[in-house]
Amino acid sequence: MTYQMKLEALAVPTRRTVFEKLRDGPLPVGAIAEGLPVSRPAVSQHLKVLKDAGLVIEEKAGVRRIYRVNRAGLAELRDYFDRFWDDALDAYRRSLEKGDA
Amino acid sequence: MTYQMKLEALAVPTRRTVFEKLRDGPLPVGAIAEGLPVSRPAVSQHLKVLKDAGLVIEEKAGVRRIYRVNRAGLAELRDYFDRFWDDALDAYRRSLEKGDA
DNA sequence: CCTTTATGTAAGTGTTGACTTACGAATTTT
DNA sequence: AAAATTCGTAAGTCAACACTTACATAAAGG
Repeated sequence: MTYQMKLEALAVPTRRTVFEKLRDGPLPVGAIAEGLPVSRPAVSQHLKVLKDAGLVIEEKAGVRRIYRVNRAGLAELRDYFDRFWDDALDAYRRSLEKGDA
Repeated sequence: MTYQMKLEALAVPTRRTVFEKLRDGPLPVGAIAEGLPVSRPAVSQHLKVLKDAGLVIEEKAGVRRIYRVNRAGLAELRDYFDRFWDDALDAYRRSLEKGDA
């Protein structure tokens, strides 16, 4: 559930594609696997990694399992890069002040 | 230079640590490698990946090579997650409207 | 019930890539 | 100019992990 796990989860091309398929709404596993160049079990394994990382939420619906984006998890990653960018900019500004003195 | 390359670059723990060491300002390779549990050549290889991904900038200074965060590259990743979050939220709102109708 | 549908899990495999040591190249220093 | 510093690159090794093909499970339907 750390941002490290989220980064590692999204680094794998197939797994990232799986995640991006959920951008516009929840989907069952079969629909996610459709059109992908890997087997359905592979998609299941990727979904498990995404779930453990806190990037998706699983919901049972009869014989189906519906997966959706976990916006709270996504926000954690977004905030990480926001803060990193701010910090890097601050450091740059400080270096300018010191350099001009 | 794509966001995919940037994600893959930051997914590796050691490489992410290398990158985060540059958050507060530029550093030469030796200073980056200091304290890390891997060899200096390993750090050089990680820096190459980060550079190819557009996340850091290399600058020659005599016998040293100074590495700094490429804020433009970082912004690309930040924007990716910003947009993804917005899209996911929009999709959720649309699903609510449709569900309530 | 038996079959079908939808999915997770086990086990095995092949490849990628993160690391090491050795070396080379370029600059600075004495 | 010889030695020392700083770093990138080559080559080889080894473990992690993204896949595959079974198989197990559970719900729905005829």
